[in-house]
Formats: sequence, C-alpha cells, structure tokens
Amino acid sequence: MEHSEVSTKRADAVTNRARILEVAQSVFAECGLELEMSEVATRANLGVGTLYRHFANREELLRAIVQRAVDDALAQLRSALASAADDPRASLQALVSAGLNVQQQYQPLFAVIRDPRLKKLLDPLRGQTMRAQFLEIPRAMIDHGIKAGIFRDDLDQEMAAVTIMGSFISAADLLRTRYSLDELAQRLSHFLLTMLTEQTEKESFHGGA
Amino acid sequence: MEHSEVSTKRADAVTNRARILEVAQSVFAECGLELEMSEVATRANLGVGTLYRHFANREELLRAIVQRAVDDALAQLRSALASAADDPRASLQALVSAGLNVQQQYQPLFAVIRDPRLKKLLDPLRGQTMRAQFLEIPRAMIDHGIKAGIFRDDLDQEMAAVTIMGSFISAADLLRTRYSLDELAQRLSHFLLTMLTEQTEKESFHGGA
Amino acid sequence: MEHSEVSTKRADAVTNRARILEVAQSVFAECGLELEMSEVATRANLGVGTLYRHFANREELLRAIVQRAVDDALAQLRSALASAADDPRASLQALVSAGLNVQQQYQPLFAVIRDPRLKKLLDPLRGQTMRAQFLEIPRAMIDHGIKAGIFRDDLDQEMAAVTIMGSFISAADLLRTRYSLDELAQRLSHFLLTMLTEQTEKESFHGGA
Amino acid sequence: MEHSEVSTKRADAVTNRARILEVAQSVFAECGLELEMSEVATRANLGVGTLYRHFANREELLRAIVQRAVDDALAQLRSALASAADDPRASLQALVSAGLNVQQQYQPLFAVIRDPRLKKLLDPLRGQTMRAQFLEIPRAMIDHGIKAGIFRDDLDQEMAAVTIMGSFISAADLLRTRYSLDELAQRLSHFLLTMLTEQTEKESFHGGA
DNA sequence: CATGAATGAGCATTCATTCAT
DNA sequence: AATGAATGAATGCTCATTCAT
Repeated sequence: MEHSEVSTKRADAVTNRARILEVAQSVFAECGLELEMSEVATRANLGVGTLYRHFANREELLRAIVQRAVDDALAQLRSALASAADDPRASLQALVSAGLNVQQQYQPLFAVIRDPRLKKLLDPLRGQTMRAQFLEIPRAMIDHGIKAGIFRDDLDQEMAAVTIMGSFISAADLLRTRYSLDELAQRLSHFLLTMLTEQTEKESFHGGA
Repeated sequence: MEHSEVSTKRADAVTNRARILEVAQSVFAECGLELEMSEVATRANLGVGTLYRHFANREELLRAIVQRAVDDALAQLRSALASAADDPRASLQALVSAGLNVQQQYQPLFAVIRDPRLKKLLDPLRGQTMRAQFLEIPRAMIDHGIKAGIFRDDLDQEMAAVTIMGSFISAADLLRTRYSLDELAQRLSHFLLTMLTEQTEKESFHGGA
Repeated sequence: MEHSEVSTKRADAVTNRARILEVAQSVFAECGLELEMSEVATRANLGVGTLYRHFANREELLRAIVQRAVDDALAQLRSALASAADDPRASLQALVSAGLNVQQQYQPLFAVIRDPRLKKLLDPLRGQTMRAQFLEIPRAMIDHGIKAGIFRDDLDQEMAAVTIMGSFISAADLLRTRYSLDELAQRLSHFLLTMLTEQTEKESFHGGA
Repeated sequence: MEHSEVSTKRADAVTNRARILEVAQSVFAECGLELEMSEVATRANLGVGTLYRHFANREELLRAIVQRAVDDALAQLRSALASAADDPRASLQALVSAGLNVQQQYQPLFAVIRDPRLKKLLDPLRGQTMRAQFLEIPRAMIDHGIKAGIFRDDLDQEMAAVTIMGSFISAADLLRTRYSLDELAQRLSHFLLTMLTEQTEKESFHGGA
C-alpha cells in the first residue's frame, strides 16, 4: 500500500482497474449516485484522465461498482451456506450472519440499487437475473432443510426466501443502531429458526430492549 | 374586498403547497434525488420563483416530500390495523396488504431514503424516530396477537416486527415483477400467519411458481 | 449601446438572441469553429447559462451563425443587383463590389463553411440549397445581360456564374493584402466586363502592380 | 553491426516521417483542424510517443501537413503547365484539369487554410509567399499566351490569374456534386478559353444544365 | 405576489503532452 | 528509440438560486 502511492506507474496498470473500483466503491458508499469522478480520482491518487482509461464514462464505472458488489455479496452468501452445507440450522445461522454483514457492508449500494436512476443504468434483464440469484440462495437452503426433515414441510418456499432476505435488510436498517451486528445475527437466526422448524419443543426467548 | 383578496390568496397558497408536494412526489418517483426544481415547477404550472416561495430550497422540498410520504405510509399502515383491530389474523392480512401497497407506492422514495445523500438531509434523530415508528406498528400487532392467544408466545417481538417489515420490502422488490400485488399479499400473509400462529392444525399451502 | 450593458435584463430578452448572434459572429471570425461558449458569453456580458437559454448547444449556435451570415450575404448580393437592374454593366459592377465586400466581411466564415466538420453540422440538403442560391445570383445577372444584348451570347452560363463567384473568393483571398477593396472591385469588374461583353471596341487596360 | 542498425533506424525514421505525414493528411481530410494526435498515431501503427519524436507538437504537424499539401499542389499545377508549354490552349486545359484535381484532392485543407486559427500557425510572410506562388502560375501562363498571340492582349493579368484560380475553387465547391470532374474540366476550360482568346471566329457553345 | 430570464459554480469528459519502462 | 499509461488543463453543459419586472 505504501509504495503503490509513489512508484505505481506502469507496471501494475492492470491492477489499477481493481484499485479504482475499490476506491470508487468507498466513494459510492459515501456519496451514492452522486459519486464524482474527480473525487474517485483524487482518492485513488490518479488523474481523472486515468479513470477514463479504465472506464469509458461515469455510467460504466457505476455499473462496474454495482456488479462488483453484487458478485461479492452473492459470493459471501453462497460461501456462508457452503460452510455448513449439511446442517440446515447451522446453514441458516451462517446465512443470517453473512446476510447482515453483506447488508451492513453494501447498505448504501443496495439502497441505491432500487433508485429509479440506477435502474436506467442496468439493463432490465440483468436486474431481473440479479434478483433471482439473490432469492435462489435462501430458497435452496430452505428446500434443503425441508428435505432434511428439519424445516416445516408446509412452507411457501418463495415467501420464506423473500421474508428471510427482507429480514436482513430490515434488521440492518432498523436495528443496527440499537444492537451490534453479532447480537442481531444471534437473535434473528434464532427467531427465523423458531419460525421455520417444527414446533415440537417450545423454545423460550424473550427479546430484550 | 381587500380582506377577501388576501384570504383567497392565502387559501391558494395553502392549496399550492399541497399541490406542489403532490407533483413533487410524482417527479421524485421518476427521478429520485435527481428531481429538478424546474421540472416540479413546470408540472405544477408554476414559475420556479413561486416554488421558492413555498420551499426555501431544494433540500427543504426533498425533506417535505419524505415527510409527507412517511406520514402517509404510517397512516396507511395504522389505518389498516385499525380496520381489524380485534382479529389478529385479519390484522396481519390487512397489514401485509397495506405494507405491500405502501412499498409499491413509495418504493423509489423508500429506496432512496437509505441513500447516503438523503441521510444528510434528514437529521439523524428524526430518522431514528421514523424507524421506530415503523417498527412499532407490526410490533404492537404481534403483541396484540400474542395476548389474544392467537400468535405463538415464544416470539422475539422485535425480530418478528423487523422480519415482517422486511418481507414487505423484499416481496415488493424481488417478486413484484412475477406476481400481482394481490397475489403477493395473499401468499405472504398466509406464510406469515403460518409462521406466527401455533402449529396445532397443520395448514397446507404448497406455493407454486 | 451604453445602457445595454447595465439594465439589459428582462425587457429585451427578445433582443438578446440577436445580440448574442452578433457577438458570436465576431468571435467566430476570430476563432472559427473553435469558438468557445464562454468567450461568446463574456463578450456579450452574459452568463454562459443565458447563452444556453437561446441556443440549445454550441452546434445550434454555430448553425445559427452560418445561417445568419449566409442570409445576409445573399441579401447583400441580391440588393446589389436590384440597385442596377436594368443596366447589365452596372449590375456586374455592383455585384463585384458587393461580392468582394461580402467575402471580406465573412471570409473566415465562408472559409470554414467548407470545413469537413462544419458539413456535419449543416444537413446536406440545406448546404446544397445554399450553394444553388449563391450560384443563381450571378447566373441570373448573366442571363439578363445576354438577353439585353450586352453580354456575349455564347456563354456557358453556369461556368460564367461559377467563375464570377470564384473570382470574389480568390481576389479577396489572394490580393486583399496588396490592394484596397475599392481598387480590387474596380479592376475585377473591368476585367470581367471585358471578358463577358462583345469584343467590338478594344479596350486597353494594362494592370499595374 | 552497430552502424547498420543505426542507419537502418535512421532510414526508418525518415520513412516514418513521410508515412506519418501521409497518414496525417488523410486524417486531416476527414477531421480538419480537429485532427487528433492519437488518431494519427493509431492509423500509422505507431505510439503517440513516436509521433512526438518526429513532430515536436501538434502545431508543427499541422504546419507540415499544410506545407506538404501546398508543395504538392504547386508541383501538380506546374507540371501540368510544363506538359504543354508551347500551346497556350493546351496549357489552359491542362491547368484547369490539374486545378480542379488539386482542389478536389485538398479541398478540406485549402478550405481550412483560410481558417483564422490556421493562420495563427503559419507565419504571415510564409502565407503571403504561398499565395504569390499560386497566383504566379496562371499569370505566367497568361503572359505566355498573350505573347504567343493566342490570348487577348488587353488582359489585366493579375485579375485574370485570380479569376482562373477562383474558378477552380468555386467550380469544385459549387458544382462538384452535379457534374463529374472531367465534365467540369471540359466545360470550364472551354469557357475560360472563350473568354481569354480573341473573338475573331465565334465559337458556339450553349451550355445546358 | 408570481414570474422566468439570468447567473455561474460545478461536474463529466477530452486530448495534447510527458516520461517511466 | 519506441511505447502508451498517466496527467490535468480546458471546455461544454446543467441546474439551483436570485431578482428585476
């Protein structure tokens, strides 16, 4: 990181794209769609011109930021599931944890993703695909859990998936200021688990303020 | 005669403010934070100057738009609950219906509400209050349902409230293109009901695509 | 001219377009297609924004400049002919005089009119029409002169017209630094007259340096 | 071995300069003064850096382009005259043909040569010289023709020269879209011949559209 | 009071030129 | 010597805001 500020001229022109994206994402986190090219350039220790060598224009940079974030978010969620593939309960916990983390990490971005202006940037098909990819993750987990006999078998999988994804957004958005991410993960996964599993043994949890 | 002229004008002014806000909100729905003062003025059949008589600047107009939307959204949710105050199941159904409608109606606005730039406009305290108000609505409903013996008594009310609110966002966002709002309301309330009520009699719904 | 710099705000918004065009033309004369919007604005004592209120963009301003110049040039040439309609010799003299003046006046503009870039601005049809309009002026004069029995009747009218128009360009361009415009007009009209009229009485003119 | 390497490179360098100029001229033909260094470099299969090895800056390249074009144009006109040195009529025909060709070939360049911006590039003296060189060509031809007793002896040679040169510009500019270059050459030289020669035997040409 | 013309700071983008490799 | 990535000054255009009418 230190030497990159000085001698990073020619050798790692390839790396630059990644570095720009990284910087751009953090600028985006602060400024949203109002991201300014010069701001990105400044923070990346680059001239504006260099930005335009890697991204044809502002729109393309924004698209790349979104794509990178979406790809990363999907990867995080998937790898969370993969880490506990055979235990549905653990899967759910891992997913909730990852979901809240992702939401926390990319909150400004995913907030903005529904901005009418951003929709103009992403072609509708791509947007549709992205949504489907996100939804498929909890859906597959639920399917697994049902087949493993752990989750209730009377679930509308689509609604369950939607509800789980929504709980991440909402929890991160509405309660992040009150509780730590870990605490949220703990309580949310417990809650969801209670909802999704058979009601044989009554678990008792009385949420505190 | 002078008096009536003045009061007429004042009445107009009051009317104008409401009309401007209405227009502004529809512009906002299309353009998000890129809303332009002149666009609002044009659509309201007013000169820009007149806009500035009602709203000191763009920020204030945006704030007013958000406030109006939030007030209206809260009102819609509350009145939905009030319409079926004594039956928790009906309450939930009414809330889901209203929630999806509100989400649909104000989707671009609520998307943008989490935009980092908009946060700068709203003072943090006010934002915190708004969040609490939204959360309180499903929480009270759940409390009611539990006390009425309809909903499970082992619920983490906060998590339940958060999850319900999140399901509105997520359902409207991820599935609105696949299903009608009515269909979504039907299935989502059925799903949530299944989750929240005791598992005595197994309800059978096998959601299909 | 004096008060226009100060109080010219609202009243003559209509006039502004003309004033801008005038200024723009003089800027164009100096800078050609590199005309800068801010330069025009500055010289017109206007903000850039005001320019854009009257001309949607730089291209449109350039088009307007060209159109204005062409219209004015055509008008000057036509009125020169009209002023001596019945005497072909006087007509030619008037045309030459006007032609050289126009050429002098709009030289940078007409030079640039053949610039490949400007061609992109003018739709081809319009350009074709403009050319035809210019050519028609000397052609009509020649036709008149022939019918009046003053000019030779064995003339290829199109070539004569083209040659006359070309002589204006060339004379203004190649000899303007050596002779005054009046002197050029004098000698050029004498020369053209000699060429176009019957060779009955030999006129003797021995051009000086 | 070192020596040969060096001389090879030098030879390449010399070749390169010519190749660059050729490429640059074709770029100029398309883009006029908007010629971009990188465009020239790309089409010449060179890096921009290499361009700057041959031409210190854009201005110098433009100057070189103009010079090359002017030299070539002068050469073409002179060699046309030389090919028919003893027959004034043939001389004129050859000159017209060459003139139209040159005009056609370098039209965008000669159009732009009068562009106020380009004038800043060429030092005024050089421009003055160039003009004189062009003018001298038809003037000498006329002088020849007069002395040979073919052309009228009452000609203002300067005006005649200017008119002839102008007819090339004008014909190429105004009629190129209507007639082929050959047809134009044919009719223009016939017309000029008619004008310049004694009116003993009436030639009959009735030009049609 | 209403109007909308005028303003100009602000931002995206381009392109001649440099210089490390 | 050749290269082309990096640079940043320069320029077109937008839009919130003001203020003369």
